[in-house]
Amino acid sequence: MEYTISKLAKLANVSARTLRYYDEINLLKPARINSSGYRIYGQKEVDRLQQIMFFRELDVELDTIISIMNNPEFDKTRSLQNHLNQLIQKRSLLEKLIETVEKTIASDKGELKMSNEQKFEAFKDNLIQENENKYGEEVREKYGDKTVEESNKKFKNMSQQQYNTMVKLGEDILALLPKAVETGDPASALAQEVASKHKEWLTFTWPSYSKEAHRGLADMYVADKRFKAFYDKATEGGAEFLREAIIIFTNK
Amino acid sequence: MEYTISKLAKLANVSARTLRYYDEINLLKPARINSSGYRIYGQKEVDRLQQIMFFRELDVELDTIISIMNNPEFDKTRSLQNHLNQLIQKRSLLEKLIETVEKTIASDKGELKMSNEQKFEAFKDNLIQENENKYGEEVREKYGDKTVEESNKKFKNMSQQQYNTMVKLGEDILALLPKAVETGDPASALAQEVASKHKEWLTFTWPSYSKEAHRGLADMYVADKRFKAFYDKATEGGAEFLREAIIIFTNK
DNA sequence: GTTGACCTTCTCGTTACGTAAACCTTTATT
DNA sequence: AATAAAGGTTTACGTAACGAGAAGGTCAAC
Repeated sequence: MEYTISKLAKLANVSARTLRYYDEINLLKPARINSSGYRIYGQKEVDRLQQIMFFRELDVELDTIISIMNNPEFDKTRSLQNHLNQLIQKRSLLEKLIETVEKTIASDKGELKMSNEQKFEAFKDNLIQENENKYGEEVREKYGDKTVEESNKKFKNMSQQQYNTMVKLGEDILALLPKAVETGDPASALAQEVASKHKEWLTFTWPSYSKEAHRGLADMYVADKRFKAFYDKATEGGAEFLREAIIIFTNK
Repeated sequence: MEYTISKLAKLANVSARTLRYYDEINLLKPARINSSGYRIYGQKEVDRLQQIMFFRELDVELDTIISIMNNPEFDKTRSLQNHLNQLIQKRSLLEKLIETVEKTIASDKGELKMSNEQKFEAFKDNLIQENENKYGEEVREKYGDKTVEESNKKFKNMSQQQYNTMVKLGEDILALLPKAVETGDPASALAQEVASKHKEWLTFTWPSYSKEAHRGLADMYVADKRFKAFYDKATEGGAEFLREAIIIFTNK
């Protein structure tokens, strides 16, 4: 089955302009161009577009989608599993929001009182969730931005001790990473220690640990330019190395 | 309780820049400016910000939020009820999406086959939903854009006859509106007939009718510039008049 | 053979902020 | 008391992901 631009646009309910734009930025190229210069899409492109829509649904930036999908190691099934997890989390956050609206209505009727913090709780959760959807933006911010850290800590209700442990773990990782890179081997003891600490650190920030999520994050380390820049600043090639180490770690 | 800009920003998990921007566009003004030119916010502003966040969560444009909230007839409780309905719909759409992802995984494993249409079904629903969230954009498009109409009809699985009835109703409304405006009275028989037809027409496009939703839409007719432009094109003051007529109609 | 629906490229506009510069004020620490 | 750090101000330019048009070529049908 072949599609002209507007046929495909209708099928997927996006605009033709969107498809032209995706062509322009090399996110989705037509299968071929016919003799009059028209874009012609085939089955492969239909499937790729669906994938793109899944990412878009999770508010992943187009730039990041390009990096992820053009990566030769991109694993469609793994990625879909990831999407599924995120959507399920999104649903539970939506439920929280619904609750907040219901409480707000009740509070307006004078049936109960809400603190100012409660009024925004659901939005905060959503924020973190969205950031995680952007493949780890939140995580990067935790490292890079003390202010964000502070506020996150507060509403995550961590004890000061837990929080200190988390911060220390983060620092350890940054300190060990250059040494591990020096070994040149992502399977080396040092590299695996970094990966292990990274897992520990993750459990502080994510509600539940899974190998899939950990690997998904590793992919993002390379895909997201800002995240990549952060780890590469610690040491050259840091992001790629960490990713490899994590993949080996999760396969043990 | 008084808040400086960053205190409020932390409370609501938005950036200080966002609050300055909201000030600039007159969406949320500080309670006062202190002697050094600092913005100081109070309880009223906290509550207003929460309201704004609810709208934002539903992807309502800031311009529209301004119109809605600055309207002296703005009814907070009614608005919250509206939000609640939309969020509940959103949740059910999310469930559809989850289903689609699950099916896609199964289809990749070769356990089942999906048609190209099925691959995008959940996104289409989402699109319509999002449009409804933008307070009726979809509805306006149904009137204005035959192409969109066609595709909507198809995936909504309307019979041709149902579809014809809907289109005719829409045309009737547009034809009757100028005459109703001429009466000058939104409570006149003609105006109420328009409102009644409008309700009928709504039931074709909305999953369930409620007075609240109908009134919410009426508000939007005045708030959203594009929607307003559409009805005003039929006759001057058309949007406002229709809104009044609907409010009277829903209070009968 | 012309009308209308589709296609093309090009360019400019939009929304809701992010980010940086240049500077002033408040708070904390030496 | 002096100074550094944290937080406040305005101004101004940048950005993502298209939407909306202009100006023109192509194709099916009547």
